[in-house]
Amino acid sequence: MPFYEELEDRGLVAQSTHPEELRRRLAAGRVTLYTGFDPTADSLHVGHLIPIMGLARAQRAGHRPIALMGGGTALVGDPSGRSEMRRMLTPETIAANIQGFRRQLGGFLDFSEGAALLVNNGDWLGKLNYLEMLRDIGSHFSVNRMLTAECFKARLEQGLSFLEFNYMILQAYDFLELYRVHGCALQLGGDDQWSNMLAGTELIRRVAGADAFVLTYPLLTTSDGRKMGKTEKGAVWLDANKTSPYEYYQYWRNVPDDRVRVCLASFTFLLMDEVRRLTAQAGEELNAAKEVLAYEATMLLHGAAAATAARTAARAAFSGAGAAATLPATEIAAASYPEGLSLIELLCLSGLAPSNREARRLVAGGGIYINGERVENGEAVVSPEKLRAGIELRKGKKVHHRLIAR
RNA sequence: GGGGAGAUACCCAAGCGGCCAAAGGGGGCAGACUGUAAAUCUGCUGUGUUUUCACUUCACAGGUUCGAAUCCUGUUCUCCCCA
Repeated sequence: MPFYEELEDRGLVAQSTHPEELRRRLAAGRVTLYTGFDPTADSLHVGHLIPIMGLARAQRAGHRPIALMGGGTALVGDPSGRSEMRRMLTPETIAANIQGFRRQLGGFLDFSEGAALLVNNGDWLGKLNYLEMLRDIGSHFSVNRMLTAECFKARLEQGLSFLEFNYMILQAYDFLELYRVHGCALQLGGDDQWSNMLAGTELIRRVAGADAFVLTYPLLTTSDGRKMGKTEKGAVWLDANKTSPYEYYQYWRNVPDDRVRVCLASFTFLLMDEVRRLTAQAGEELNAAKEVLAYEATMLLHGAAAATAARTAARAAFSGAGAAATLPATEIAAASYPEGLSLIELLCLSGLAPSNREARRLVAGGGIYINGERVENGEAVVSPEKLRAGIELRKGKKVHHRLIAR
């Protein structure tokens, strides 16, 4: 199925420019297309997954994807994190982040022999000369028109710095640069980027006299309208050291019923017929579909072995079959605790509670179990013998953790 | 450049000398109910192994006071109006 049709079938098209012509172009032959990523953290997270999968789908459909690293824009701060202070990252940090991104993207995209490209806008934005920029690019932008853009409307009431105002222009310039150097004709991105992306097509039309296209993905939200990809621990990372394969599996295993279909469509390569079949059932039957979602998503990121292990561990943990050796585990040195450890200490050591106080709160609330039995007294001491044998700690219904002394 | 308003915990937002670790809402966590779902109800939600006690916190640095999130001075930042 051609790329555009596939995205449509999966419900991944929020808006696009000249849909019919774009559809034709994408069906007619190889198109070079891109999505930008801001290297503001040392790992990508679940929120990046739709665009990443989008590039991967494009490549599978025979197109050439470009992953644009916003190394230049990250240097001056990220305006989208509006509530927090704009972080100004050091060049070293940004370079390291880009390396991390490249590694992670390599699992989804084939970068060999120019089948996909990874570029950094720092390479060209850093060389720009202000006066030339004003003359060649700035003259093509109407401030009046920019101000009518949806993305600035809210900011006009909250306050908008010149820097933030310029993001649209920088992003448009990126598109133009990619068009000139790589013949890139399509930008993909989240629907919140629509106006910024449109600015790029207009700039290309004015400067190069050519048509370029943009296509946006719908913003995925939870059923109550919040952004997906967050848990109590914050973002769900693609880096296995930040979010373990088991946690990653569980994240997908636990998506709300009404998101299962859209998640399968967005985050797996399963054919839509299969997705529709899996989600035809309602109620408890959907659990099977959630398992498929969790397995597929984990496999794509961490490989089949890790996905199988996560599934096995999860099934064991939730069937009450006792502590599976595959659960997330903490090892402690037996010699350091000759007296044993109190439950409170165990919770902190295992990371189930961030502080003693929080550990007490959980125990007081009846949410802590050792080997499946609720423990009411946080001061209860677990003997060194038991620790050596290994215990299964559980927080609430879903968070299982194994702790063993060596 | 001039004038005005403001900065409170994860977010929004009350408080304007003691009864403030700080109302309310959201979010989050836990309990009940369930299907590892949703909705609903309940509890908790700065830190501390002295837990009707102690310590740290209301932009930052000082000051007044027996006592400050609240008053004063300076600094930084944000917004609004005028130029």
